[in-house]
Amino acid sequence: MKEDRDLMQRLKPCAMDQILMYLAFSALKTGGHRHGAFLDAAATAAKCAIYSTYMEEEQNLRRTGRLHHLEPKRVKVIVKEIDQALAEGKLLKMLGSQEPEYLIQFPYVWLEQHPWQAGAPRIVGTHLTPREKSEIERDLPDELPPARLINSIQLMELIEFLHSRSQEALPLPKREPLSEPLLDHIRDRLIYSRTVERIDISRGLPLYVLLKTSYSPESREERVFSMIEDTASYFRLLNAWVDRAPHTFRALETLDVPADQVEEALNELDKLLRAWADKYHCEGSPTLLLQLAAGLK
Amino acid sequence: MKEDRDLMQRLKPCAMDQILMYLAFSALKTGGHRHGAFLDAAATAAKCAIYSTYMEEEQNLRRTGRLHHLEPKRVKVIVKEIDQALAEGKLLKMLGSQEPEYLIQFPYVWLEQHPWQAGAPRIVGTHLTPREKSEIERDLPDELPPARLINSIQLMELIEFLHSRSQEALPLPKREPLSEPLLDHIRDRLIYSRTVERIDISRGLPLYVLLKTSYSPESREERVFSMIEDTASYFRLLNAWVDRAPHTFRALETLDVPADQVEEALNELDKLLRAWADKYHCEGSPTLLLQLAAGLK
DNA sequence: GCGTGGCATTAAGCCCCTCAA
DNA sequence: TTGAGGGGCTTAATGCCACGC
Repeated sequence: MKEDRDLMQRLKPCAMDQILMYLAFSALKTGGHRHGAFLDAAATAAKCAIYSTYMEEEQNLRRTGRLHHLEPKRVKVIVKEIDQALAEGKLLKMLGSQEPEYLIQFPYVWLEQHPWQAGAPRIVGTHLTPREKSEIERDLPDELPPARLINSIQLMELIEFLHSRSQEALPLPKREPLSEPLLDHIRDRLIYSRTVERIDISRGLPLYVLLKTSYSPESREERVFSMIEDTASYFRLLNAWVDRAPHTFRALETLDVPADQVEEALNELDKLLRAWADKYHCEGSPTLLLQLAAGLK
Repeated sequence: MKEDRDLMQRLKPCAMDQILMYLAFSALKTGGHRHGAFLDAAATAAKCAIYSTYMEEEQNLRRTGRLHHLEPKRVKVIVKEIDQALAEGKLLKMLGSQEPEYLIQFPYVWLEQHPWQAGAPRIVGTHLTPREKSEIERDLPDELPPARLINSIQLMELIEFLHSRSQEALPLPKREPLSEPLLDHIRDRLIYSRTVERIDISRGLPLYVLLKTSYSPESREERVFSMIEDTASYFRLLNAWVDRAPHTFRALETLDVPADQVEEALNELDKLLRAWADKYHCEGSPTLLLQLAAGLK
């Protein structure tokens, strides 16, 4: 996190580049999206802009190409792609959610395929001695989800299962096999996010434990989630404000506040907002959305 | 604009994809950045995320590659690139500003190279008859910047000049010649943004007029500028809030307000904010930044 | 485990050209 | 001027393998 902010400060990116960087950090580092997935998503967003220009410019391939500096041929392919997405529901290469599906779904599939009942052994079907098993069980963290331990082959099978399931949505020609680098990537991501943990044993395949019932439900992750949702929503509000849509409002205040009064000021602001909202709230009327963020400059 | 919102509604992108789309619309359609420039900027943002992971993961190429699903070789190239940017100030491929430099600077160069003094003819050095010239001058819009009209060759030379000047910052191997498609792109962008206008004449080269003293100073464009700046800043504030930085605050309120009271409510909110800011403002203390946006859901 | 090297495929960002409607 | 073809070069995303540490 600190690394990220340092990097941003040193590179001095402009506002758009900053937004891109925050997005990249969230998608790649926090969310665990593949590098290629992020590039694809950015390319798809650009395609939407091109498609939109094409429609506004009387469906003129050459002119659209000139306005955005790409080949008319390419514009045509892009327009076709978006058209198919709109008409036939073909999937565009977007991120689709905060985290990749195969990571989100992973704990559920494990819980389903390798369930564990209280009292039963967590480790089954290995060549370990009972003594070794109980030693491992003893060293397990507390409060584990009700799932058995699995070995590295079973882990691979789980990932393979999820991968093929996530590929089902794609048309046959676009499906990609689960390559070894991709498998390693997913495994490492699961470990990195502390969704699973590896237990190396002296001989034979390493074992894996499921640590959490869902991918990344830490409190920090929840805030990251809110950050992205809020920013998208804020972007949308400002977009309406740019077009002078009725009932939109934008404010930006900078004020110097003594350090020992900041908390007090923010608390009061919170109360003011609530009182204001209470005063005007009237169930069933059109819904007004208000977003606010404050912090030291 | 409407086209854009329609498209977003129909594709139902997730929050991250939404942010990318708003960015793409702003960069490509409003700002006039090249398609390739946007892709490069997104790739650069991803590179920063990868670099940051590499530093956090004890400079392990293989592990960084696995965490983000790219080849260690590629990680190495990326790390080197960012390192050079940090150490030697080498330029990364970023957007760099709301609009491309060559568009922003265009009016200034025109004004400098083809200045016009009140009373003098706007059109010089063509083979037009005095009568034709005065007819054209008569039809010109009012309130033009003090610049002479130029023909298409002179326009091309201006663009060439700007292009080569913008390439000076790049190291020799990376410089790209001004291709014809690129020239056409820049010309079309200038016309599209109503910075210049073409005047076709019956025989000979078409003429061009400079319409504005600067690229895109319309009020709408100013709001777009604020939108991007605000969003980047909001993103930063929330980023601090995610890490529970002291003195950060985030609020999100939804309330139902009767349509005929919305304006009143927003006005009151505005006053509340100002009063609150006045109350706590104390010159010379640390600066607190507060951002707020509101609108119908 | 790691870094490094080679080699292959495919897509796509760029450029240039021609011809018919 | 536009759409529809043709051709080209180059980068880079993604994969595989192999060597030496």
